[in-house]
Amino acid sequence: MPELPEVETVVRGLQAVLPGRRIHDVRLGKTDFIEDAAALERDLPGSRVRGVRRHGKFLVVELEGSNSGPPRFSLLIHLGMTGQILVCPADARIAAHTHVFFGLDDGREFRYTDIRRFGKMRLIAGDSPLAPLEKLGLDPLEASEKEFVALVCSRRARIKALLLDQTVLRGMGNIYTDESLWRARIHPTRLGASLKEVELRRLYRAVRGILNEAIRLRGSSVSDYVDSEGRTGEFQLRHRVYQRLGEKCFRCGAQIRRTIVAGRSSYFCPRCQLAPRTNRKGSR
DNA sequence: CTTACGGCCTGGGTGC
DNA sequence: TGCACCCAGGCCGTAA
Repeated sequence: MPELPEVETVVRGLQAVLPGRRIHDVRLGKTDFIEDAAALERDLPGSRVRGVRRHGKFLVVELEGSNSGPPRFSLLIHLGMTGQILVCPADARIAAHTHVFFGLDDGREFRYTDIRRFGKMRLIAGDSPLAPLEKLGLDPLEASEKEFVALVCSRRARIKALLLDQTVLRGMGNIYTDESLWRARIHPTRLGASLKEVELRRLYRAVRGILNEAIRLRGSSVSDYVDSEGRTGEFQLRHRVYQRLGEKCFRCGAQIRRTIVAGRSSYFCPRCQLAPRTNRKGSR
């Protein structure tokens, strides 16, 4: 499941091969996950890649058009759960569920594969700030400790929901929220406003540490994530709670539990991450 | 406004 | 061999 570290890994891979490349042709399979498929077919051929960057879990491919189309535009890609981007020789075997092909001027092909098609793709004209990205919160790796504390300490929502909320912090998903909360020894249902200063600082450090380590290991391959060269990541080997139901906590040996928080499976250690007393349903 | 929750999209994996 | 069911992330509508 692509979250910040996986998207960052894909972006770095694309940065090594895409800038300067010209897109010759566009071929599309199913297009129900593309905002305006006709726009891709119309504006991309002849365009050149200026750069690739990440914004939260979004990939942004910056392009300059050919003479006819708009001069500058961006291709916005969200990988959803099962989206994969691969840059490969044009004659390489085509994986099932591959729905987007961009022929490149070096004989290779940019391909987008997405089993579930929960991903999104959209072409946006102009240089202006990209509307879908404007509502997103701070990048957890760019936010200062002070900013992080301010985002959380005034909120009554559960900390797990806050970390998952892309308008608060952009880029965290289920894996990295659970791993961060375990490292910081904070239970997922604790309310943001209930966290003490020392806990907030611990969480801030945990989030940054986990994300940076995950990037270093090129992400977590839990379902079918691979990077733009088709390689799996290795951070799944360092998971301490995620999908470890019933296994022993690496810190205290207690059995890892699972509960639903913010509509998501949440793995935690019942001994290291103590549940709050105050927000249990039905208790007075 | 903030928060919580259910439903929807899709298809692979699981269990009967 | 079939098939109902679960689950995943983001988003949206609704309700308190």
